[in-house]
Amino acid sequence: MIEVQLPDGSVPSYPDEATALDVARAIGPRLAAAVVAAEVAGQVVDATRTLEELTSNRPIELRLLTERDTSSLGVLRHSCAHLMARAVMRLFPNVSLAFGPTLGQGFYYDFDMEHKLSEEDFAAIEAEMSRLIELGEPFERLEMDRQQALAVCADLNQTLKVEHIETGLADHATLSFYRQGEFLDLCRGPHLPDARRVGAFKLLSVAGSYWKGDARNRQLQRLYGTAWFRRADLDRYLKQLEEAKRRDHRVLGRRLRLFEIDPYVGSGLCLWLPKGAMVRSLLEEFIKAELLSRGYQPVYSPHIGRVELYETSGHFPYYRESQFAPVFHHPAGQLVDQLIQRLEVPEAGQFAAEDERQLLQAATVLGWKREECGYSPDDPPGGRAASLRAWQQQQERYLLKPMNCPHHVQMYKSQPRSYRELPVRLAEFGTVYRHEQTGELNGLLRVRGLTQDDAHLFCTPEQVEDEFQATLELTRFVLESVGLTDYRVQLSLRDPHSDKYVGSEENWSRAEAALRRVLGDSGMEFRAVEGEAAFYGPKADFMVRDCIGRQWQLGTVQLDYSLPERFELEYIGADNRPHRPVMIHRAPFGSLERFVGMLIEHFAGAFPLWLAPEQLRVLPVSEKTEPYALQVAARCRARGLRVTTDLRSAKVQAKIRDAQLELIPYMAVVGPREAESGAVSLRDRLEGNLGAMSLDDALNRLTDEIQTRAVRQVVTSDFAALEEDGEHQHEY
RNA sequence: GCCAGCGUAGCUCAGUUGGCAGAGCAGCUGAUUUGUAAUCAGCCGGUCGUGGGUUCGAGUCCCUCCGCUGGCUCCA
Repeated sequence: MIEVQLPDGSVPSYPDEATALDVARAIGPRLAAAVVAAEVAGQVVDATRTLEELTSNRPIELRLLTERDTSSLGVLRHSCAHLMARAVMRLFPNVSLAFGPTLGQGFYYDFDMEHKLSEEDFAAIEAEMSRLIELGEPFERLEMDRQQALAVCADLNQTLKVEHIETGLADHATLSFYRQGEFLDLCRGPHLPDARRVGAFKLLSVAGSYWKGDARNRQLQRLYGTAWFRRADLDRYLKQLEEAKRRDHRVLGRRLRLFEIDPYVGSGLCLWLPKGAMVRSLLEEFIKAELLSRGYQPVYSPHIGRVELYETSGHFPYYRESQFAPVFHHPAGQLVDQLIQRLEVPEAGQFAAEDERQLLQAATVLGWKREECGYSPDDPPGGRAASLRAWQQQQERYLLKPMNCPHHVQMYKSQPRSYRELPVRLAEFGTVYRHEQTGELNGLLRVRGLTQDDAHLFCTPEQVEDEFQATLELTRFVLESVGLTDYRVQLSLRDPHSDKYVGSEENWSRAEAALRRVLGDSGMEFRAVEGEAAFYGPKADFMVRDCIGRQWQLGTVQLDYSLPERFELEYIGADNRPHRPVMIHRAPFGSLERFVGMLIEHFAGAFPLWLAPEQLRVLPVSEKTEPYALQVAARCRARGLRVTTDLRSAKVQAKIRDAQLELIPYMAVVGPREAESGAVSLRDRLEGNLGAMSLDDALNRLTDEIQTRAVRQVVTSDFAALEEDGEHQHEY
């Protein structure tokens, strides 16, 4: 007999081979029918496994998981992923299975197969899955040693699984499989007792993915789906997806005339139309006032800089792929640059001597002169590259700036610095350009020209923690001012197994410890993630939840001991000797493009009054009241309101409808009655008609709302509570 | 950059087996003078993303490029 400790404190005994399901049956048939999985000693496991094998703890701590436990959803979804894979294998030939983990709200499975999946296949796959659910076969767990496992996978022609066992699971002595009818899959589990427990599911989309997430590997097809215990939950989730779609900033941005991304101008290049520009400039003014009150000094720098600047900073070589190509003043500059790159990485382009000769000839036509350069065809490739590089460095080469920091660094260096003036805080809404991959561009959220709310703090090592702390506070204040109260921080640390980082081990450890300490003291929720740091230092990334529970990564604070080294920054300390300052890069809202894009979705286009591009629209009932409407508008404008008039010869109903659809916060309906008494009939977009009031009362109401930066229009979704972090649970 | 899907009027979308390119909204003009979510009529508006091919004939079928969407990869 084994003793089992239940959450209510009781410790009943069961036969040695008892499973969680047996325990449930002993308690009652209703519970047995409701059990989805079990938690044994803190681990979620199949309800059908023998408890005695699962832990050496005695008594065995057991919690029976039902639909009400959140971890049950993960089990359900993973089982549903198996059903989907099984259905796909029944419908299409030669399917190789890759991975099929769960996601925050659903699951996916990656397949390598000949048939190109499209949404047209969904109905058939879903129908097959429904049949499998109807069958209600159990998920049966099998364990075998490596040799058996490899033989089984090879036998099933599951080459990707074989590869995974050989590489990814090299240190596993035994492996588990789950069988359901003819379907057998290498899988860690756990799974539902049987397929009938899948209450509701839906396939959502199909997309490409790479085997093991590596772009050099073969491309797989990924099917996404979601699953729930109850139909009503699925419907609620689908409604949530609809809601997110309704808020799409690209759609709203067009409809509300906020911004335009015109392919003729260039993909990823945003045109801020007057209304969007108004929102942006209001935010900029607001942030700028905060910065000034916190000791920042505004600066401006140009949009391009010499390549040498970014060679020194390290950005140019490190991010060459994602920058716009350098601008060469010399006509042959581009050619010589190509030549250097091919000489330095000859295997990349199968570079033949004849190619080199022709390129040089072309460069000569364009004005390059061998005698200016010391180039000799008899030198080894490295030597030839070096002499060409020496020539190149005498030319003017510019880069569209990918970062603001080198400019700010040169500002710091433009005069000798004393410890007394530190910290120096240089702030700029700096526009930078990055050649993001085409597939990555997305409305305002991912663009090629973006304006960071950037600043660089130059401080003594002792000041780092205070400055970081102050940045956290600034971010907190501004986020809350726009109604974003749900946020946390991701502490991004280096990957200890990678060599892509610059700077000393000691500096990294110091920087990581400092960030961790301040975050710990701040009381803010934070999570440390390895491998997410910038190449020059650790960072704290701000993650914000919007009103429907979606998480957005906005700004960042980064510690940097590296650039001060590279640029040999100094300040004179109290000891009258030079010291090296520490730099903090910070853009707490990231880019204005992304921030405004997120705000559009958060507010569903209905900005709070203080940010609304058009705050009030005056609607005369007929042309007879036009003069009074203009008078009202003029007085509002004099009080600083952003106001327009709708003088069309339309019925007031039509004018109201249009203003409502344009999400104008307030309307002032004026007719002969109002004109006579100097009143307006105020209409609130949310509340409807507020009735007639004096113009002064209306103005006071609006200016109060503006001054308090009231946020009235955010809908809070009851769904947000259900949302989990989309963290991958990688089942094998 | 990769995989898949898509590209028809300013916007949202119809367009049959290849056979005269359409609707609603917006815009313009006129009528109407309106009281809290759409007044009526007329008009304008298209190299069917681009270039090529198949065909007597291509919005429709094939190829190329460009762009967009969903993912993947990347993200200073």
